Amino acid sequence: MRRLHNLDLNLLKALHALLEERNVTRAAARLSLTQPAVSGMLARLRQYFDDPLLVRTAQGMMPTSRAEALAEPLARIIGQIETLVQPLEFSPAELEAEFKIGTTDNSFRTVGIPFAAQLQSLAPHTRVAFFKLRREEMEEKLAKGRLDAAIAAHPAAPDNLRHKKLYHEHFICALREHHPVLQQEWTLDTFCRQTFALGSFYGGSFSGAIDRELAKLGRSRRVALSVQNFALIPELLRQSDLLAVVPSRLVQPGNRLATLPLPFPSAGYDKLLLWHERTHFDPVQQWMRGVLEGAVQREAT
DNA sequence: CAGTTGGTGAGGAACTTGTT
DNA sequence: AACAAGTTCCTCACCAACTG
Repeated sequence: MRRLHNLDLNLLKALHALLEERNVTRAAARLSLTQPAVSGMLARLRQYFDDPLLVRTAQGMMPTSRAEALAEPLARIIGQIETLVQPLEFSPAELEAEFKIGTTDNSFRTVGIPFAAQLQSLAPHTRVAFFKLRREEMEEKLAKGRLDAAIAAHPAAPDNLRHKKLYHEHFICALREHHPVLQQEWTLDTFCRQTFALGSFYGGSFSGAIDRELAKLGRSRRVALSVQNFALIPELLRQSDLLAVVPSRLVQPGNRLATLPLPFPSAGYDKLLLWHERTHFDPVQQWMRGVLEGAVQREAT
């Protein structure tokens, strides 16, 4: 006689791990079980749901549409249960944790540095790692826990992630002190005659958001230099006659640069902190996000 | 061909259920 | 309470399919 197994929490945890890893061996390692054990659990899940759930293909274990539909709610539920089981109270001073933050642009200066400093003083036993992050990878890495949170400019943010605005940023034009153009009338024509440096996070690009906005006005500018490391731009400007359109926060009081407003309207952007549903209720993660947010606001004042 | 991956069957520990 | 039988799910050993 065919009998349905009891669907217990361990089976759901296994299904969650299987759906994320798409590989029985890796799911087993994650669950601290052996591969045959998880294989057996998958068999029971298949019997329970009366669906193959994951089918073996050349690309790995691919979920069926039934399994696909289960993935998202399951991730949310498992995340909530993990939170439920965790101790509610924790002491930051004793907290031993490692945080992984991804950024899709150069936010280390405005977010990373104040956050790291704040974290060290509040929770000296924690560590934080910053990662370069492509927009396409963001959701997957947050969902799988390869990252705890991400920092990105709106509208790069995927819809189905939780997010919070950290601050609004606008662009300014930066150049060295005593640059000859400072003697000229600052118009769009003057702007377009200059030679620029540009920060390109992924590298190799000579055209960015500013060039798209210029194109809308039927104008263009010459970008002669593209660098991946935004932090180098102030030094670069000091030692050349290049100009750069940069986020206003990149120019600090003390780094001997002149600034000019953009001679055309530019919307700027919101800088967002993003995280996945599965860490939304986690008290340690909530606390970490609060520290990050607070560090950024402290910096702004 | 070796390495990796998932599956199967045997055997056993832990637990539940039924009977006395 | 005590015991036996049944159930569940683990590990171990091994097999088959696939990949580079």
